[in-house]
Amino acid sequence: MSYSIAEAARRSGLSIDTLRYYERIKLVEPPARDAAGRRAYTDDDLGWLGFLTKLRLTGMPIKRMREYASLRHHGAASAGRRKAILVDQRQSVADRIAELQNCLDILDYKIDHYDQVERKVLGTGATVEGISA
Amino acid sequence: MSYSIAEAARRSGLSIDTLRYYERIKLVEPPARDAAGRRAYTDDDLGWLGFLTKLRLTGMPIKRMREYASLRHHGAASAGRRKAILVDQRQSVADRIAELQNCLDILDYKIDHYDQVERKVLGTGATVEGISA
DNA sequence: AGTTGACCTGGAGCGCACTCCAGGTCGTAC
DNA sequence: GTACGACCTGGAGTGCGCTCCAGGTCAACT
Repeated sequence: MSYSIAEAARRSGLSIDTLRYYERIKLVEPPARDAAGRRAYTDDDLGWLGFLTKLRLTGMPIKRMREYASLRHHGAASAGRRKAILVDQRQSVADRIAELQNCLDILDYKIDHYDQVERKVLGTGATVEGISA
Repeated sequence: MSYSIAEAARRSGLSIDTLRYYERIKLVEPPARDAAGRRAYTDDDLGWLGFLTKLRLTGMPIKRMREYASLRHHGAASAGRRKAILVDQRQSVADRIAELQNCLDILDYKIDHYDQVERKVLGTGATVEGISA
């Protein structure tokens, strides 16, 4: 199967402009073209785009995605480096999750105090902002 | 206690430039000044900065932080709205954690396959990129 | 008195990741 | 055959969140 850029955009969740942009900056290989010169994305192309969007969701900067992308063309010899990038990213995602979890706890704490204010349980002079701020 | 801008930067983890920037865009109240006109941050100021950095870590856009900040000056009447902002952000943080968790799983899966390649266990025609890409 | 270093201001500049635009080419539908 | 919509290109513009700069003031030290 091959897909027009509009279809590829729909399936990947990226915009048409972003697809062309990713091509320009060498995040993706230029896809095949049909007789009229229009891009024709393959399932493989879409698979790679899918993985790229996952990397992007992890917050990986485009620079590193480009590095990873370019390593793919260097065959098995680059597998070690590619793995290292993923392991590195794995760590940064884990760290970020921990950070967000901590923020979540703080938000819960604050929200809880707003709840108490609503129930007018707070008879002291303490203000909501005074708790953590 | 009061703190110079350098000390406030050190304690908040923000840069001096960022502290002045936050003041310009009304994320923080202009701090008191000493006799020479230099900023003198209070512990309260630092507390608020601390909470702001938490909100920032959650990915809250500055626009919404500004809204939250401005509501603080409207007293108890704005508590409902402020709580709503936090509840909203809580949800978005929870969503983001789930998203990252999913990415983590995908990274683990990929890394696992690189491990297998390293151990030369992969005797089939499958390539590492072929797994999700 | 002079030098140093921290601070001040208003405003310009930057890196990132897109996003939009003008002007042009196709292929299909009427 | 012409109107339309989807696509093409190179390049400019955008929004965000800072970050940097020039030019100046002030207090303290030598």
